[in-house]
Amino acid sequence: MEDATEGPRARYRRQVREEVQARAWEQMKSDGASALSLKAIATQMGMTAPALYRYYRSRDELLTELILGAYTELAGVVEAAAEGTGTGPDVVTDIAAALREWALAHPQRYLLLYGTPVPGYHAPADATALAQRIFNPILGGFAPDVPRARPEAGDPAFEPSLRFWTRLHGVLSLELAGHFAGMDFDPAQHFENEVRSLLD
Amino acid sequence: MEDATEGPRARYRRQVREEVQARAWEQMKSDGASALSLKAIATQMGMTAPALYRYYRSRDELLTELILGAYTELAGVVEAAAEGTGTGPDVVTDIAAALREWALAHPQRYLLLYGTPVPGYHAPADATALAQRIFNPILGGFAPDVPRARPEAGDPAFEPSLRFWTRLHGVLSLELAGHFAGMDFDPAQHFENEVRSLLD
DNA sequence: TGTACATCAGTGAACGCGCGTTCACTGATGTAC
DNA sequence: TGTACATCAGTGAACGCGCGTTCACTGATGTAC
Repeated sequence: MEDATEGPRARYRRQVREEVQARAWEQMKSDGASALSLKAIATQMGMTAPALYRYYRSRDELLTELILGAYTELAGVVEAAAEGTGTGPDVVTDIAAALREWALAHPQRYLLLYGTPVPGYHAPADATALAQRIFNPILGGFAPDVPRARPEAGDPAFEPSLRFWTRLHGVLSLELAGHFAGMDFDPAQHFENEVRSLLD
Repeated sequence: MEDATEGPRARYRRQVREEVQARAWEQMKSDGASALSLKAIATQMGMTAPALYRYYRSRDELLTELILGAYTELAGVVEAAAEGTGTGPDVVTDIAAALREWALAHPQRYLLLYGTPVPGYHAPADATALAQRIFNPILGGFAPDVPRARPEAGDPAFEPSLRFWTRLHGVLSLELAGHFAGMDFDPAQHFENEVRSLLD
């Protein structure tokens, strides 16, 4: 993060970009991803809208940075969980727990990555690589001793990992979108049950 | 549908409302739910925007009608599947197949019901009742002989039904949102596997 | 069957709003001598 | 340490756009006698 050669102007630019992102997430929290507005962010920061064009070429560029940032953040969380002590089933359980914790802490981030796509926006190519970075530790949890560069059809861990992804996303996305409202059960318990179902 | 006492004006009103809804779905197909626009629909129909206010009090009222309509449609599909001949496991399999077929045929409808909620819109109370109407046949598939009015905690079919919902939604929502793009596997096969996982 | 009237679908103008983005500019700030 | 210059963050005005919604109105259509 810190860079000794970073001059004052570069530092200031970084700070402004960070504040823009923070306010963007804040904005999405209340109004959803498609309500992301440069003008509103500028106003909140006490600036005029054109000023932000010194930092982002367009609204889409900001959106891209948010998506890549969220992917990177989640990848870090998942990798950290996988690298904690433990093997096999423990790894899977730990990754699942970390995933849920992150998703509940940052619902907009999770939904931006895995929810209904933002209309009119197309993800950049880098996103695919990051999606794989998240998938890899899961594969490692199911078949630790298989050497792999990226998920392949022949990988014995592929099917269980896919199950992991779709089952846990099923619970998380419905929970985050509020579709469990008014139903009389504990989502955390159901999530735990689903995690256990992956270990047979 | 048909009503002998329906006068020409009432019939015309019904037709216009139906066309509005059809165009609304069409519009969502390309641009997502939050792009729903009365003005655009009016233009497409060769009318001016204020004309539509003879048919809908507001954009929200149209959205409500779309949501309730989609719920009703899906409830019908699910009920029909459940009423086909067969018992126990067959019913569950049939409902799952019908659900997937409907979701793939009408992705916008499915995502409107179960995807990321439309920002700034709150579903009416009737929606809950319709959601239950969809849930009931599933409960019946897992424990046919239990009499029930609505899902309750003590119901032995509740847990398997919840699993049914979250697992299948996990596959369907990721598939519909395009998150399987570039991955080398067959979503239909994975869906089938997940359905089978529910029958143990 | 013919007319008079009430109903009501649709128009056109207007409102205020917020958006992304461009442009020529001002003025502060860092840097090189 | 002091000055001159280049860089660059931010402004203000403006563009064209689309939105939801209101209002007073026109004119066609169905209905009651």
